[in-house]
Amino acid sequence: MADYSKEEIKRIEEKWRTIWKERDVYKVQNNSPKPKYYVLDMFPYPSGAGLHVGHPLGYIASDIVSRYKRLKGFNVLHPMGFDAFGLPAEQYAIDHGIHPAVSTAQNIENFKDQLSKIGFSYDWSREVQTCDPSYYKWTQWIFLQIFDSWYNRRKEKAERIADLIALFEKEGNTNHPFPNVKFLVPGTKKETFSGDDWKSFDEHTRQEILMQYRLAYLAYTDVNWCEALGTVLANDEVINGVSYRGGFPVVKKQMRQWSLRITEYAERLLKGLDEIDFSDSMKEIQRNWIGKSVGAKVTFEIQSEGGQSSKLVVFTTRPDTIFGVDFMVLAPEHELVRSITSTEQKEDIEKYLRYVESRSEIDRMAEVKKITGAATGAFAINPFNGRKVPVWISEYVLAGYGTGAIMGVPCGDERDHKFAKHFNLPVTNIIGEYYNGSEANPTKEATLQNSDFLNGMVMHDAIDVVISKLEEKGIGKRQVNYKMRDAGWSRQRYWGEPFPVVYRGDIPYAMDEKELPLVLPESNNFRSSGSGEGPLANLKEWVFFKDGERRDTNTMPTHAGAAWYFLRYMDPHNDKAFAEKKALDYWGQVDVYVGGSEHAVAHLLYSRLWVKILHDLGYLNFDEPFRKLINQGKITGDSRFVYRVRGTNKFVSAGLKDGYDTDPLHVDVNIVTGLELDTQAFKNWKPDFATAEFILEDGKYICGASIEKMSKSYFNVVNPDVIIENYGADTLRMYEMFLGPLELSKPWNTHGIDGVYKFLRKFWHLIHDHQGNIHVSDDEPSREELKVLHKTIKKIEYDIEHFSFNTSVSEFMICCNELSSIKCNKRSIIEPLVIALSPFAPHVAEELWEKLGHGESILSATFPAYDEAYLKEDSFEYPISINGKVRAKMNFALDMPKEDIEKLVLASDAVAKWTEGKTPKKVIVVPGRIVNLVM
RNA sequence: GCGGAUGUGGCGUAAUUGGUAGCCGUGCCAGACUUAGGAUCUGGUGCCGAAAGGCGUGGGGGUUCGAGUCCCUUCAUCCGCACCA
Repeated sequence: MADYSKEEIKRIEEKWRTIWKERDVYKVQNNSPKPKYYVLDMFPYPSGAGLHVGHPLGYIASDIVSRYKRLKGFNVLHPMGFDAFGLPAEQYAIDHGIHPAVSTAQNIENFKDQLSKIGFSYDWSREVQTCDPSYYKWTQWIFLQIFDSWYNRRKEKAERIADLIALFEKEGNTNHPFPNVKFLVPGTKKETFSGDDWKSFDEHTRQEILMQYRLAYLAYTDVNWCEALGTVLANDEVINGVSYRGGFPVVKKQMRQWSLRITEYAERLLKGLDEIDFSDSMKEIQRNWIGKSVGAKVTFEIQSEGGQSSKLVVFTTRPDTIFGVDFMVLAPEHELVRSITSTEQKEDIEKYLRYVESRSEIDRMAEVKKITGAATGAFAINPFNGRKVPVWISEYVLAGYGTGAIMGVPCGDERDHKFAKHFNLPVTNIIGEYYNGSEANPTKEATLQNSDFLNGMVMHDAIDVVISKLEEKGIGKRQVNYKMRDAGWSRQRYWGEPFPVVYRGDIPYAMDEKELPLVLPESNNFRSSGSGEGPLANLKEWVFFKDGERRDTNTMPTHAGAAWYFLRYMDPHNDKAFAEKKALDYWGQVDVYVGGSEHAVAHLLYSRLWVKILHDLGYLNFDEPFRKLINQGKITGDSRFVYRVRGTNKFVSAGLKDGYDTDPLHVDVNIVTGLELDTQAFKNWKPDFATAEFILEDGKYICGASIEKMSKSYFNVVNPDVIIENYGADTLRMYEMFLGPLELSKPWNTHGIDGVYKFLRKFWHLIHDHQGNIHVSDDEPSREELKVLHKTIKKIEYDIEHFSFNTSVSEFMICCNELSSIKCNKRSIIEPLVIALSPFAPHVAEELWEKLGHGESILSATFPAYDEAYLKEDSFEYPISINGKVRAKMNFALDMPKEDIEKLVLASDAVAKWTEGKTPKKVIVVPGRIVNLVM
């Protein structure tokens, strides 16, 4: 009766899912004598489309790890939740009139339903949803802690604003200059103030100054404003300067918004990468994003027509090339542009500024290589040799990076060189033969020439010499720059966390902790108000809730909820704190974090930032959230096409399509076997195709194929429910792992799933007889059987520890084949293997475990230990290679001395045949590996 | 352009980390059983060759007794960044 059939699988899986749920077996306690282990999945955004086979890939891997670690005696935290705020739900509400809260709740139910069928060992009692007020209360609370902090550069850590005020009262800001260099004390032209000054400032001035230091601060920043849609767009909704939806033009618009001062943490975010186990590419992407460059700020005197002197500060990473400066270039937006322009050049400059103004983001991006610019008529004086060089403006210099001004060194910088050639500026060669006259050479290896006191010095050595000289002369200093900008934290959206602040005048004050959460008000109007403010601005009574006070009409980005959710899992129901200190200390860092590489920058950086801030403020005893990160590859779709002859309802097979004028159409992959279309199913697929006719080749309709992302609109989505229906969750789990290395992207291909299914059935039959009864032997196992067992356990353990799940599945198959062929059904062999299999195929493992007579769930079993003693061979068959080619094989004891092996090999007839009696020049004996003769 | 990764049979992949390349699975070929089925079992299967043998890890070069693995170079594909001074 009980074969491992479709019906039996369904029965087993349903049975165990029910039992697991009833007995609450995955519930985890925050205290245990066992060591802790924290396995985390990136929690999903519950989209309406549901799961496809690509989604569970990482979840299956992390589930295997957590089940394995549990069997290994760890107290494992393995939670799941939902990143439930976000744009699609809001867009869906606008399009379909369904409130985001409603559609999100539905989608979450749907996700949980699908997830539950795959047999994950999540502790659902710890589920978090970022849109739940009891959760976002703490998102808001953490935001307020960040608002109440500043970065003490001297101590390289965040401190409370109260500490800063105490400092100001005592000594002003002389030791802690404004992080933003352009800010001046209100009402003055000064960058510093004294303790007495501070005491004389009014409340407004004080708050304005404090705002310059806060780690969460308000400032005027650009938003992507789309006039046609009447809304503000997120950066990823803007593709090449036009809106993702509709392709409408997008312009920059200044608005007063929240930002997080992540730039203060640039160095620590960079250094932290050395301590954590992320892939090289992931670390590189983050380093790249932070974009550290070390160089110098150099001050040049400007001589302009009026005669009044001004100073121009440039940033350069190559101060060693200072004698190669042939011109200066300012960003068109640079503040000096208008004041230094000569009367003669005024027209040119104004014309150029108008041109720049007229250029949209798209133009600028599309024509990066186009060289434009205008001369100001002013000159800059090289501080070292007094040389006068012209000052130009050009859009290739960005206002937002460095000082918005550069020194042009055409012989060493490609862009400067092109600029010089285009405008016929002279090129001073300071690198001798390294410069060929037609192309710049950015080398650091050249020996400097025409460079005054640097002559004869190699460039990379000269860099420090110049910086010292600059500092000595007081005309420059060492400077580190970062590409990373502060993180914009306001979204003009409804479906997110409201900012827990109250404005009095234009100053925001933190809400009292006791008033949190500031609940997102009910609304049915999700369109942004015309002014560019978010939808909350429509709710006048909520915004202006009290005389003289007003709320923020923006909400936080989804990154906010996701920046700390891994902490909430540790103590998810706490209403006194975001998590109890004891729980935070107990669980600590996430040991393994599994998720997609698309979150390389935003999510991972913000999480790292929040953890660092919470660490600095004393809430956490660790300052990196994730000890190890695994990026599962994407599973792509394998699309199929049919070719419709244009203007007809005839479809031509792929091999014959060249003879026709055709349009390719995506066809549902579920009605194609390999490349062959099920023509009847195709006719039934859509009414339009009911009357389809086919032009066949060899009696078959062959489809075209292409690898694309899995998407409903490509009809290449494979739903895990369908696989589970046909093969069961255990086969799905093992097959997804078997598909290839976890971190590699690969197309989904259902071919081959039979192999995994056959394995499970074979394994099942190891201990079932033909009638389906359990048939195990309690006899002592043979040495051969023990060897198979221990070898397998050893490899499986190694593979899981190294996240190499594809090879562990292979290992199970090999083991099963070997046991089948020696007809082994010994209990002492099978039982450990069932335990080892349980992380991969938990349902069938539980069933077998029970059938083997165990009352307790397999979850409380212990992962078997292997014994090297069974793996040791006493002899080894040595390949004998002669000049690199294996010519013979000989068996020797493993502990035989090298000399004896050498003697025996040389004396053997099989070897003599190849050596032709000559003595080899050299004999290499590697114990347990190979014997190599060099003739 | 810069940075990161990948490249092995018809296909997905493996290789004790420098030691017999191709494990496992699919696919294909042959056979067995059979109530002919997209079931099950057994054997074969990198390429050339009748065989002996030769050739083979994108291409070229190098180090080594020995290279898929290390070094140099080159090509192809994917991903990230992209006027960042």
